[in-house]
Amino acid sequence: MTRNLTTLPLLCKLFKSVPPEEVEPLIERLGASIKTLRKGEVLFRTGFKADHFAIVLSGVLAVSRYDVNGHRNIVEQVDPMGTAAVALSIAGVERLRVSVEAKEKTEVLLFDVARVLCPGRVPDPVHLRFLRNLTINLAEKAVMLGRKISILSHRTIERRLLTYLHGQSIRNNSLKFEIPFDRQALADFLCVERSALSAEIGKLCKRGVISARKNHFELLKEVDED
Amino acid sequence: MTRNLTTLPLLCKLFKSVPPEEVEPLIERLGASIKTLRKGEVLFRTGFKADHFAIVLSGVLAVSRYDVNGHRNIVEQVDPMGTAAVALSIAGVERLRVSVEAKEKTEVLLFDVARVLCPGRVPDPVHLRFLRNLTINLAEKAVMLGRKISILSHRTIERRLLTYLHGQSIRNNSLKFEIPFDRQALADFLCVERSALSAEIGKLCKRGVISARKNHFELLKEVDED
DNA sequence: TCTATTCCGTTGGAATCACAACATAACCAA
DNA sequence: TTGGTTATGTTGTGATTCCAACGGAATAGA
Repeated sequence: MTRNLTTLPLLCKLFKSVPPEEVEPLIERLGASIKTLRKGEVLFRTGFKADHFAIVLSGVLAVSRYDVNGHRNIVEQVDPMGTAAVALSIAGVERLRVSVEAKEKTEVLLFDVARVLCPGRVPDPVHLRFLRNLTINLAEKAVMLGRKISILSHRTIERRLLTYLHGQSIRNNSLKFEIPFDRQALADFLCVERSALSAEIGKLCKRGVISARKNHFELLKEVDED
Repeated sequence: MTRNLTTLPLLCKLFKSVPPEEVEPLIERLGASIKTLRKGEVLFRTGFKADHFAIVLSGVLAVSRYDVNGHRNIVEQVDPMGTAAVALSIAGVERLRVSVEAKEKTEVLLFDVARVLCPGRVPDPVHLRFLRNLTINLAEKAVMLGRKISILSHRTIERRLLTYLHGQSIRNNSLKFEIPFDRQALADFLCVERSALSAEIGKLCKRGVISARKNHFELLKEVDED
């Protein structure tokens, strides 16, 4: 193994609290392997099963979905230290509806799900720590996805936006907060048009419901319409 | 403990493959407790933290979300052997945005997350089996939520419907299949109006894209528009 | 300063949807 | 059969959104 992996505990949530000197032995025991993908190379293919999951060490993975017409649509981008196909591989999905491929030359660390979950054996404490991190990671992902659904289940831009802002307000424990998106990214997240979003933000400001300057938002009054 | 819990392995996915005679000892060791909720009683309250999760033994739980206006909106209903707040408690969400309450008199089995995850100790094999089930359960949930998002991220009823049907077709490995929804439930799932959905189904039939009779659907041609 | 670029807001027309109201069909029970 | 209930399809209108095109503001680089 040519790469220094002892920094993983600091950078990758799955290795949190794993002693640096235990990283390589753990990886060894799990039979994980480093694979280098050429640009455009497919790691997990639509229609097949993923019995591994990946941690990106360098480069970028793109998670794409093929719609009814067979057209590709990038769902998610996985940067270094991010993970790919964790839920899909653990859930044992038989026929993937997404494909995972390298946007550029990419190094990944591949884990065999069967060995990670190690059915039938009692894992050592370090392995156990890894498993716990995995579980917590999945729980956090489920919570995030649930929140996104609660936004997308609203039909108007106004409601989606207010639901999102309300959530951010709770998260920051304040009526004033900044969001991690510019307008285009926010529109993408809410699954609406950027221009229509801008227009809606303008209306809400004019009505005195919110105040918005660039990334900075403020909730001005409890919405009482409806 | 007055209740017979030895049937749990057959009925509840979290206890799958746990030997029936090991159920009660495991529950004992985890310090899980049975709680009976009166109708309307709140189990997990919006704004607070859930450091337990629940398995419903009898009765029904309602997971509700309070929108920007404070109005309640039922997100999910948990029937017997279903679980509530698994992801939320494991993710350690500090301020819940949903509340969980009993729709009728309800018995739940409550698990303390800290003791289930048992940080710092190596669990016994039965406990380990339980943890694995928990992890797989979370992974399956994340996959389901991801699929729902892929549907809701489409903006038209037609696209949402076709995406859903396409997924069902893959799941059943056939162009002919039945769906587990009536029209109203399908509309709720797709987050659209029932009547508009009916109209759209009609159009797709007329255009020869699909065939639909009650629950039975068939994909007739690869959609090539766009 | 000048220019190019990116980000953001605005506008108008076309497409789509929500909503309500009604029509039809299927089903069940009295 | 009759009546009631539920599931589903149809229609029309108003509201909302998409989409494309444009203009202005802010920013960065030469």
